[in-house]
Amino acid sequence: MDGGWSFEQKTLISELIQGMEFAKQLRGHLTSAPSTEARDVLMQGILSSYEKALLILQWGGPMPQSQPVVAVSGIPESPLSVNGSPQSDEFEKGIGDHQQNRDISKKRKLMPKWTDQVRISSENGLEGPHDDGYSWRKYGQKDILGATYPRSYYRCTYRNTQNCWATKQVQRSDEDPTVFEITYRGTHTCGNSGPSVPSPASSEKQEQKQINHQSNHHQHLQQQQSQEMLSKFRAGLRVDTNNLDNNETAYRPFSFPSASVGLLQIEHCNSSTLTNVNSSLFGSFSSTFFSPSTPESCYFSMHQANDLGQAHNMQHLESDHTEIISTNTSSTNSPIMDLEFSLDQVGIDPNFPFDTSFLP
DNA sequence: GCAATTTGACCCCC
DNA sequence: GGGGGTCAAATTGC
Repeated sequence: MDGGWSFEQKTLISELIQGMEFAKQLRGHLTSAPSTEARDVLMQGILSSYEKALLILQWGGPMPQSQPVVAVSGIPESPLSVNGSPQSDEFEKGIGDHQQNRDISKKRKLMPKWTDQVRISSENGLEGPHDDGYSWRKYGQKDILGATYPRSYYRCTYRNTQNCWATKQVQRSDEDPTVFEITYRGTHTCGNSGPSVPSPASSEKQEQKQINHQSNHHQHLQQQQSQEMLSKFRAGLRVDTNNLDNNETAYRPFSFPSASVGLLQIEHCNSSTLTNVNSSLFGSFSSTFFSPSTPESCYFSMHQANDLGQAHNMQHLESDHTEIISTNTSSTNSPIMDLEFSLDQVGIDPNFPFDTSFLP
């Protein structure tokens, strides 16, 4: 029925095909020079598809039945649970116990962490800087030393109900108030939503409101500057993103020619699985990321700051983690070593710059 | 009434 | 000891 394809493989193929379709459409758009919004949508689709595909490759490691979960993600909060049992009994029962809390704290430190820099776009204005499609609940806010704007802390709404320990921190950039630095920690294990399923009640919109409100109190001048920029946005101007490349970290520029704004910086990654990701994979795909539910154009490049100092390239999209993890949960073997399928078989244009050198 | 947000306090780590 | 992160009671909004 499925020709022997695993679920991951089919998903991967589907994502690649979809990405290719988007690319073809984009090519047509580029030649006919339509609106930039259409391009953005297409680009977003392309990158989303590749992102998912890559993560399938990346996260599609051996299942817990065959290998420790640690090798899958290094994310203790994975619903797979450390011992692979379907329930995290200890985890839930132990809340409140000091030792358990300490363990949780340690585990949190081991969570993969990456930063997504999102710029407010002309389309979105102040309404929503970055709706990643997940349902977040704000649980704290802090004034950070040396930072103009406070940092907001979010966790997954389904933390208690589905033991989803994904969190994120949102902080408005001092240098550019139109840029939000969103630091994700952990991956979604709830599977309740994802980038492709925009959350209608995004808490970030409220956070945006709040941040804007706070900016009124914090820095009047900066706010003026921000509003000035926003008014420019609204006037149809796009902020030149070239200066984003001048960030303290060396970013690899995104190779898609028409992409414009956005950054994703992976700051920390402890997952041992990531070492399996061949850098050539990303070299060929370029380091691209679009938050699929973020219509604003955004381009990102990737920076690796691994504790081990190794060149572990990785692309993260929490939603995709959710997908991958849930996928892994329902499967027994990783597809990653069985990717010897023909691209022609799935209709992928051989001319498309798809480097398969990473495949075994 | 319920869910989300706010905010002061607490905890942990450097 | 201080800063960052989280908790949880109070508050707010729907």
